[in-house]
Amino acid sequence: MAKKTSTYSISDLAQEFGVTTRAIRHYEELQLLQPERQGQKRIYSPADRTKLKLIVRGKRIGLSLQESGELLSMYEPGGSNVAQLERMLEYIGTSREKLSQQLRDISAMLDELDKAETGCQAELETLRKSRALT
Amino acid sequence: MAKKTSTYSISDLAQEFGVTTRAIRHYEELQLLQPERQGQKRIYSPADRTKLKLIVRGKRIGLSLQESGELLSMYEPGGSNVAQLERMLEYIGTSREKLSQQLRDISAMLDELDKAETGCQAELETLRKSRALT
DNA sequence: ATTGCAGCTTACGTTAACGTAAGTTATATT
DNA sequence: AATATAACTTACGTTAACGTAAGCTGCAAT
Repeated sequence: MAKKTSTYSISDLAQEFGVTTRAIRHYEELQLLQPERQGQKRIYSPADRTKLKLIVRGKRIGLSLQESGELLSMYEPGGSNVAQLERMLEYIGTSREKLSQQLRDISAMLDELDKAETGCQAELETLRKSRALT
Repeated sequence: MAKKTSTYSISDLAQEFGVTTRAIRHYEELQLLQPERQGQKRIYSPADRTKLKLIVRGKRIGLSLQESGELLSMYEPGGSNVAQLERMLEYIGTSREKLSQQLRDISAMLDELDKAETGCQAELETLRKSRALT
């Protein structure tokens, strides 16, 4: 059976994820991606694509590239010795706490937005009423 | 009745929110805070404190100081004309969408952390079993 | 009187995350 | 063959968000 190993060019991915090719190369400089090469050209695998997806997602929630890199490293087999795995579990725990805190922060923000919106609408109402009296 | 208008020094707030005084002064340079002065010294009101709280919360979820500043401006009366209020409502809507996207992103991340953790623990198990056989 | 903080100002330094420009190469198209 | 297009490398530039250093100020305790 022929393998359906689809690949992507750098601009394919750039377009799909709304980033520049320069940014993608930058992620490679920081070791977050290691695409194959065909001559000079970079060839991205589906796995590379997934990594990039995680990177841009990380960016949206305010992770630094370094943090994203650490998270990415968890998807690679890596040194599977007990110590490594335990450090990994600890890192997972820490990450989860950070994310949970972010969830709380965002919920709080959304609540405040609701309040602000309500107040805003009320003000608009009174403004319109007073205008109707003119 | 005497007013219970408590105030804070810059280092009070720095300590409470785990930031440096330099950072707080920086926020002031960017117009995010406008504390009173007693001579040279900055005196922060409870309202200032709240703003700072929102700023650090914003930082935790990856907002830029500029974005936080825009959000903060919604808590000030400002020019309460119809156009202003409508722009505000639009901004609130946009912010809400961004935050909702972040909620989805974080949930996705948490899911992946769960999977990673499970895989990690499974690996640890097999490692320990094989070790037990040695 | 001096020493010691806490706070202030001014100003240059630093890090992260790319942007941008200039010149090169490979492939495809007219 | 000439040209366009996409990708590449190298390298310097830029912005945000402070860090850090140096020197001044007011007040409180020794």
